[in-house]
Amino acid sequence: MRAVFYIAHRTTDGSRVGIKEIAEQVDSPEHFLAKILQDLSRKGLIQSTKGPNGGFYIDDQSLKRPLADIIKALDGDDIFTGCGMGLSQCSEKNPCPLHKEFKKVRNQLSRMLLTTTIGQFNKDLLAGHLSLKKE
Amino acid sequence: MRAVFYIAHRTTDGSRVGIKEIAEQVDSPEHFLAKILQDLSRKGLIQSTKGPNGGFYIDDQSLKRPLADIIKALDGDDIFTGCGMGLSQCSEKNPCPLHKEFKKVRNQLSRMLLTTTIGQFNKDLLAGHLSLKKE
DNA sequence: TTAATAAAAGACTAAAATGTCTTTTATTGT
DNA sequence: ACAATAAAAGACATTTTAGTCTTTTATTAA
Repeated sequence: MRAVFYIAHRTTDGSRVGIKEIAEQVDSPEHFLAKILQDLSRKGLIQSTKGPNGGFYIDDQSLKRPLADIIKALDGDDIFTGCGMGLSQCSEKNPCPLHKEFKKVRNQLSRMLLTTTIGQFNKDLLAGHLSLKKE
Repeated sequence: MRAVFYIAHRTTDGSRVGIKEIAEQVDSPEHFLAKILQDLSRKGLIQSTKGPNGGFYIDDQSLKRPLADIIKALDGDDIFTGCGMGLSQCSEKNPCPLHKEFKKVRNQLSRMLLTTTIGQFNKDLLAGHLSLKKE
């Protein structure tokens, strides 16, 4: 689940990319990756077609999705809600000592992830020619 | 590992507290909690004595420790370092598109956790009379 | 110095996350 | 239609994390 941001944008260049190639470029086990991509595909975040010349790709619409969508799809949105200290009673009415501070941090993070689209992130990435391998 | 912030400060009131009482107040399985507390105790973040009238407590020194110390002790300091996107190449020289933004968020979080001591957090908590149970 | 108390330590089990393998289904070129 | 390609699906194995239980060790009070 972790190593996953990588993929979405490997396929951003219009053409379709087979999972073998992706897995290789990202060095993540092929089948494992497949499972995750299938999940993202089911959720409409990426697209895929079967058969020869098939593979994964991302259409223009999906390129406009914020990074936050990927995170939510993969990890749920716990990151965006809830008390940072894990205190369930913590709320606006009854805030824990760090409630306000945490909120600031969280909001900043959310804003960042919501305003950055997949396409954008990718463009910038390519500009800096970063590889996406693990190490 | 998650439900743990709770404890440290349950014992902030000077006297020693048995694990059974803590476990109950925090509703976390006793033995599991014990393991964690032992860990924290070994690392010097909390104190304990055996025998009758023994239990866990926190001395004045430890009360002055920042919350960040607990997090580091329990989860390691991954939160405080590394690229938010999980890109290993990401660095000052070769920053990923969100590097700067992430850094800001991370720094804010660090500052917060470093400047808030256990004692302080606890005092504020008690003032707001929050319970520490899970729900 | 012994009995009771309470944490420390370690072996063990269960659950969840991660990763692998096999079969099925859809697509396309021949 | 058929063979080849590639993702989808799902069964299975491994590893990590969480949680339980039992035994040991230290402390204290009688």
